[in-house]
Amino acid sequence: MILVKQSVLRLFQYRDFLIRSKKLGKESIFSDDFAENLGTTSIQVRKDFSIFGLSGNKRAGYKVDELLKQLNDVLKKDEKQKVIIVGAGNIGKALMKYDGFREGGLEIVALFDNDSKAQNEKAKPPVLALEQLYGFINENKIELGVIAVPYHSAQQVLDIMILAGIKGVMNFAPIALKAPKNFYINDMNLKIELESIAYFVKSLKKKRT
Amino acid sequence: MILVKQSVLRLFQYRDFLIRSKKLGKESIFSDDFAENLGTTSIQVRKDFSIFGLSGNKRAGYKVDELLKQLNDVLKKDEKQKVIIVGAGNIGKALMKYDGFREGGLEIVALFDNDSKAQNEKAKPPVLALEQLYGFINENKIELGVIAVPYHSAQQVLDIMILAGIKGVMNFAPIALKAPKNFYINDMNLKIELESIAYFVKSLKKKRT
DNA sequence: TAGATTGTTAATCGATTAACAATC
DNA sequence: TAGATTGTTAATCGATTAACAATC
Repeated sequence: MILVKQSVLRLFQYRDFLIRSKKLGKESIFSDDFAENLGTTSIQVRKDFSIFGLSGNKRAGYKVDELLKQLNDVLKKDEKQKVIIVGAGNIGKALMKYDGFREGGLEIVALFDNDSKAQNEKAKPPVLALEQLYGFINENKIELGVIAVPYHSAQQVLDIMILAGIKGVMNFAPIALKAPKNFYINDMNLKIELESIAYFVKSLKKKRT
Repeated sequence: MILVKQSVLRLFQYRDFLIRSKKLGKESIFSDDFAENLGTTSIQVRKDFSIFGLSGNKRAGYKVDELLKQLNDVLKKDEKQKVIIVGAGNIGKALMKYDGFREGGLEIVALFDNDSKAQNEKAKPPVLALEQLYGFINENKIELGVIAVPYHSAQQVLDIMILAGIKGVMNFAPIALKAPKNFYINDMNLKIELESIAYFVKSLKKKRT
């Protein structure tokens, strides 16, 4: 198993496409269909499958039900995963309401914020005080978190999360967080992503003149 | 200029770090400082600079003011860029309020939504009807957009944006959008990113047992 | 001068793409 | 059988890392 990271991301997308296709009553799908849906090539689709030992039928593509079962297995989509969000600002609250997570089996069980006005223990996912962060993670054995706090408190928050037992985070704070080797961080730097789009758009324009 | 995409993203991060350092009164910075801040190596920092012709002083690092000027030039950070957001749901509204964009010189000038309850022409960035999308882009010569609509309407919305003159988008809809070659799309698939974190966390756990 | 740092060229690594073999 | 499709091995490409030369 050599190339992995990118392939895994695509496997999740193949899975989503499979689920949607199943709803439409499709029973089998070709590598070309996956490729078209994802904007990639059928070669890459089959390569990805091959890496993870997923196989189809020559001349007949992939059986939807069968592949879905295999994919769920490979992607470890077994039980629901509990997730907490630290920071109940714009981003944090938007993610709380984001349907995609629920669909992906990711359940947001609590938010945390040190602004007492934002706190609400009775809310559907409760918004708790930061002091409760460590205890909550520990008691509920949470392994996944989202960091949606300003950059100056992000590292501090992460340190608590790590101590309490979190194993991986999605980080929206625009800062490179420090964590142990076996801890997984996925940086989502919205500002820089949009700035870079602006940059590449300007570059494209220049090229044509 | 061979490697570019990743380097550009880092250049924007170097710039942010420079701005923060300047505020702290720093006058010069070493490649090691950049590396530490970004979680990369000084070799990569210097390589990135070298690609874009940015130079420092042997033994004395980089002068903050000087490098910042050069970086702004390279990254084309001249005038403010106007941005529109299509979709005034959770994500769309959160992005509207996101400070990072403003700091990066990206001004959100309007949102669009086909839900009349969400619309509000008088709001600070107005929330307009989808029917106004084409005209608004066209009249205001907008080049940058954010797609934050459900996946089933994303392609339709993009088609209008392209026709009206948008040149690049940040896409939050979980679908591979079709666009001409010289159009720039940056996909932000939150669901898949978080799912993949869950996956890698589970993988790490398995490895240790 | 010696040491620390920048800057560039070469080597390696990881991911994608191409070529082609297998087979239904 | 011929054609379409899967699946794997090899080649290429792009990005990172290492080696080292330059110099303040």
